[in-house]
Amino acid sequence: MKRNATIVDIATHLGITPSAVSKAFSDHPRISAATKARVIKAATQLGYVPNGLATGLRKGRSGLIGVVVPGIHYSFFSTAIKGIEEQVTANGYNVIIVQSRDSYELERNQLQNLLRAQVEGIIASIAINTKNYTPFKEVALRVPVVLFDRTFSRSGLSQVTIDDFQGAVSAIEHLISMGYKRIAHIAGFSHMRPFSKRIEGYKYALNKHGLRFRREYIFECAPNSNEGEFAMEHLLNLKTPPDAIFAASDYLAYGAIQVAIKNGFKIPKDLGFVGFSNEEFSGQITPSISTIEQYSERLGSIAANLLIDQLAVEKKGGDYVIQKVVIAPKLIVRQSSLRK
Amino acid sequence: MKRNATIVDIATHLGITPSAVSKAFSDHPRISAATKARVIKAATQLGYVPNGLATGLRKGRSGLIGVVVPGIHYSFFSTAIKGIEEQVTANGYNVIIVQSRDSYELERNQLQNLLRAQVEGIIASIAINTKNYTPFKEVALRVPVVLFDRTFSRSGLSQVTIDDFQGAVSAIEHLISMGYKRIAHIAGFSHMRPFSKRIEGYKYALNKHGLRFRREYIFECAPNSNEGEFAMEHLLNLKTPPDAIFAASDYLAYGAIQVAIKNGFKIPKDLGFVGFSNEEFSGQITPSISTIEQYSERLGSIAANLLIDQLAVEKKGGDYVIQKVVIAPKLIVRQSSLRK
DNA sequence: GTGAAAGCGCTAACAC
DNA sequence: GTGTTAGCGCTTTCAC
Repeated sequence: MKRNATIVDIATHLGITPSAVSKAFSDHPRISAATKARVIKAATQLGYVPNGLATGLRKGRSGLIGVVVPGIHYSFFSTAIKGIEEQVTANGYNVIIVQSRDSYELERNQLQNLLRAQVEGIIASIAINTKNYTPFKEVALRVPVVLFDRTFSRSGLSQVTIDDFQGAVSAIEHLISMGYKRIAHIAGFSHMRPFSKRIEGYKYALNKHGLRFRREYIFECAPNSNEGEFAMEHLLNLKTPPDAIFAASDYLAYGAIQVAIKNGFKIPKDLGFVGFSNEEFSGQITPSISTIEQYSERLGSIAANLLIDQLAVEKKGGDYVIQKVVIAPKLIVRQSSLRK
Repeated sequence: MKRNATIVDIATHLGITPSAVSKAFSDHPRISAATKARVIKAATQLGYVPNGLATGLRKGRSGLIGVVVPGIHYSFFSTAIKGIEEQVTANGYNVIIVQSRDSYELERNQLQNLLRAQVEGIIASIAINTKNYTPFKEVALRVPVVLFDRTFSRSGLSQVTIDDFQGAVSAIEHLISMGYKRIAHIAGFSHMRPFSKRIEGYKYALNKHGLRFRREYIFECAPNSNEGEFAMEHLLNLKTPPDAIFAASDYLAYGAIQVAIKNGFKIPKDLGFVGFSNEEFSGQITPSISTIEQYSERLGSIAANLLIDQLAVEKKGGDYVIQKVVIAPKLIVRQSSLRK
């Protein structure tokens, strides 16, 4: 590999000093246009690429934003990252992405990695078993931190979430409007914020519309389709089985629907279903699944904006101001719940 | 934000010199165990995090690997990135990810960004309209480059691809074994390597089994479901319509299937379908789509390994050795083609 | 077993 | 309009 040309190479090549070259690049007002032109020319000739490490070290800023997600392959996160990346690169930063693989320990390590890389800020969605937010608080003493989607209830950190409570309420009210009366909830892990909020919304909506809340109508599990099948079998075996299901994810809904069909139920006639997240497949399968759109890309770009604003504020010596943004989800009605 | 503690802070705190501290951290043999212990202790007390920019600048290595993909939200790429990330972090690197958004210009810019960040190597899948590989060749003069999936035919760069040719052959032979005789191909863009190889495989397999190749049975288009619908309408309007379709993506297959159903065809009885990529939805919809598994995560980790090996070789002063890895895809038979 | 000193590539006062 | 100089935080050779 050939050694990279430096500012010194350009300077000697041109018979001027490194500092003049540096100033030329940053379009310093007191460098003559002629010199600037010569510098640019020499730079392309020599294949000069500025050394970001040196610039970063000298300026005290790396131009890097760190992103921590449980797994990049989940469509929700990869879409959010798309939003983050686009916003962040538009502002002259690069994004360095790490996965926690839903492990608390790995998450801590990865945060350290990011700090070592001198990221100027961190956008994160926490691991599934992370209950302790001290590592994040400690990191936040050094660089601004914005959490998204999977956040802590009261960590005192900036965050952007979708209104999971409201999403649940719309789902339930939709089911009620379709005439369903015994609505069960296949929930995710109740200790995780998005899921706990959906549970709250479920209870609230039942209560608001005078429907009885039955403890046995809530089934907590991991949000995948296998667990959805399992949950549905359980619910169908109850003395009074439900006539509609609000599932905390489309995967759960999908699994549940398969079991319902296998047991001879007609959808949406006998049993109605609403999922959550609007996964790509939800609109394509039969029956298509009613769901709640989460606007994940938007979520990512908002989180990025929050961070970038924060960075700009601090550069001007301003204070860290915690912001909590909540975005409204949208009900999408499809075959699985549309009965008339 | 509090100023980060440096090695100098630790040194003065302990009444020793920065160089001793540095050596203590790198477990230098001539530093006493006692001093090492004191340094570690002071470091945690002061909340010391090494400055990666400084280390990188001094050592001439950033510990960063750059990844360029058309879009991180495509499940194929996000899964590949998962493979890359895990392999790369296991070897002490961080990955910095950029998107080309399938634009040749943005791709060039992003490559420059990565070089500026002093990445030690680059793993990339090229943009859809990138036909000129000079930017990649130039980059490869500075840091090792490994291409995956979307590569150039003869760029002289290391690459890892799946055997698209073989994938196509298995698809066609499977359709033939199911008794289909007039097999059409809804192809992707023929200028892109994966798609061109699938076209070649299609032709080869027809020929091998004595089936006539008809020019009008190949329909080139963008690999999404809308275009799949369009292609299918076109094919059904031919004088001799096909009785089976090999689609270059599951999205194409999905669109085509919808049109076939709308036109009253029974699947797989009247028309058989095989897609490509094994997207998540392909196994979940009805009819489920036969397809070719691409092992995208494995693809990513192999690409990462190639790069890491290369890096290790060069560190020892070895030569850049181009490697081309091809991994074998796997036919997955589902309802859309399984007729008896 | 520890210290002194130089330097990675760049920037930014300040000088002239 | 350009040069001089110091230094960002760290590593590493060479002293002692």
